[in-house]
Amino acid sequence: MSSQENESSYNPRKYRTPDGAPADIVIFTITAQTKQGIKKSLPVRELQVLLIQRKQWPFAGQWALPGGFSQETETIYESARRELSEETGVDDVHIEYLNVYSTPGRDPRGWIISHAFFALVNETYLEKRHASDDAADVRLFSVQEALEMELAFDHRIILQDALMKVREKMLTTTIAKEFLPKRFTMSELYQVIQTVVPDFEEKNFIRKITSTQSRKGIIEEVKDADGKPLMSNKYSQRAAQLYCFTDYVPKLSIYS
Amino acid sequence: MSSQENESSYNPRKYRTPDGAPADIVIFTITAQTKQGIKKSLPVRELQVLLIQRKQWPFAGQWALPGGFSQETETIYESARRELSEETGVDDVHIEYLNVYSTPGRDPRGWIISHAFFALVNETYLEKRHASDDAADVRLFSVQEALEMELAFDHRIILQDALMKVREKMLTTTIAKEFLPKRFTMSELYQVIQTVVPDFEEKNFIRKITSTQSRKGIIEEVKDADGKPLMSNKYSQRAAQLYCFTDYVPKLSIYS
DNA sequence: AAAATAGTGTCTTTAAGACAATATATT
DNA sequence: AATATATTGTCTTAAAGACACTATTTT
Repeated sequence: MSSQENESSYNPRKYRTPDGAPADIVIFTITAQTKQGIKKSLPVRELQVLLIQRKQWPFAGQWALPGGFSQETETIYESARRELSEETGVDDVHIEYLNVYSTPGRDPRGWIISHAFFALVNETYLEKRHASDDAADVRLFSVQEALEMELAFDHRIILQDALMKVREKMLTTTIAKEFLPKRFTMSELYQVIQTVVPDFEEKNFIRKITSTQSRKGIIEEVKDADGKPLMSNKYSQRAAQLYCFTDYVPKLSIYS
Repeated sequence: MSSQENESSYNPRKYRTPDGAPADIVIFTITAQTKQGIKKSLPVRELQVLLIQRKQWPFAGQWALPGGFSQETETIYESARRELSEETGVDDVHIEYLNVYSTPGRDPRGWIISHAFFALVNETYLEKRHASDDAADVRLFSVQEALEMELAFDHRIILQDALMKVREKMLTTTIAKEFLPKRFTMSELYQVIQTVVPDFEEKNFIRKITSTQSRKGIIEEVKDADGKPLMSNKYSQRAAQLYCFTDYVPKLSIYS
């Protein structure tokens, strides 16, 4: 730019400008499949991701992350929320910015800089959507399966990055709550963590969470109006204590 | 977009497209000021940020984060590295993506989506730059001071976000090494952490780091060729053991 | 000797880790 | 009664936390 520029002389057309700034959303959910035969047992859980099948050039017919171009009147974050709502009917869920993808040539339509988000959605939200969606072009895939597919654009890279991020956040924050009902048992929480982070294993898990001073406050026992503990025997013969997350934000440090 | 589109019919000019996608960089450094009078003593350290004074519309005369428009032939990350190198002469430093800033109206030049990065730079890198730079439009400010200034665009918000992020990373990763020389004493490390995170305080700091199983491996004692411990009496009458970071990446979890 | 930073000894409390044992309701 | 999950008991070892004490070299 020349140093003579001012408001009236400034002309953005002098420079090559991007051809678009879309938001793409990696929507994770955890499905729970109850075992056949046995009535009371822990379900098999699987981490899944929502993909759409593209109808248009480029990558027509291929599976891709849902998303779309952002508009001048909204932030990228608002675009992501709007696209998520438009394409899947899902609102009011935890959605977080992931990264920007700007490798030259990543989109054959031109210079298109994509902003990726990830969303964690309780399975129940997506069930509604599936019922109302008669098109065959929106589907849940297991993450493992999706990573082996030829996804459109650089969406496999985005998915890999999102998976890494969610794994990290699962262990360092309380986002597990986004996959869980308000009230849950310890084995549900444990399973959710393991579904996202397969090699997670903690001996004496319940004890550490409930009786360790420094971790106390992350979750608490649910009690009824009379102060009696609320239990659930959804998964087990012996009823298990129900817990819920508090709004305490744990702070981690490698130095303490 | 109509569903008849294909490679030959696709025309990005049909849609309103962004007017630019710059990268802005928050360059942090820690300065060390040795106390007058006393020869051997711990210096006073301060977290500082590099700002430039704008010459052109918009925000002419105001201080801003260094940065500039990204080009079609590079990733945003490469733009950030290039701008950092061009504007400050600093290469080969730790630089990390922070966030995207896209609030409508944030830039009077049009629809301009900015990508913020932060860099952690050892003071010695910037001294070179200051010597070679005779213009009065590049300067270090203490972060506290900078946050009280009227910065151009939404740069105060960006600076606030960057500070939060660096504070978090200071405690959860080994980025302290970016501010330190290869070999450092425990009090230097402790001071660097405290400079970034003012309320950091750990009793028995050395002990926890060096004799706790789970934290062993983050740093190690420096020894000479004969295996004798290397010491420094730069800051103290009694020489202190020198340490260095290993390449061990600590993993944190709220559940273990 | 005083100053300034570095580092150790020791004791108490808290938490981690292992693993056997008991509890409870269902099939 | 066998089953499946939930929870407690108990013992050992590791780490946190407090705080007084010793060490080293310059001023």
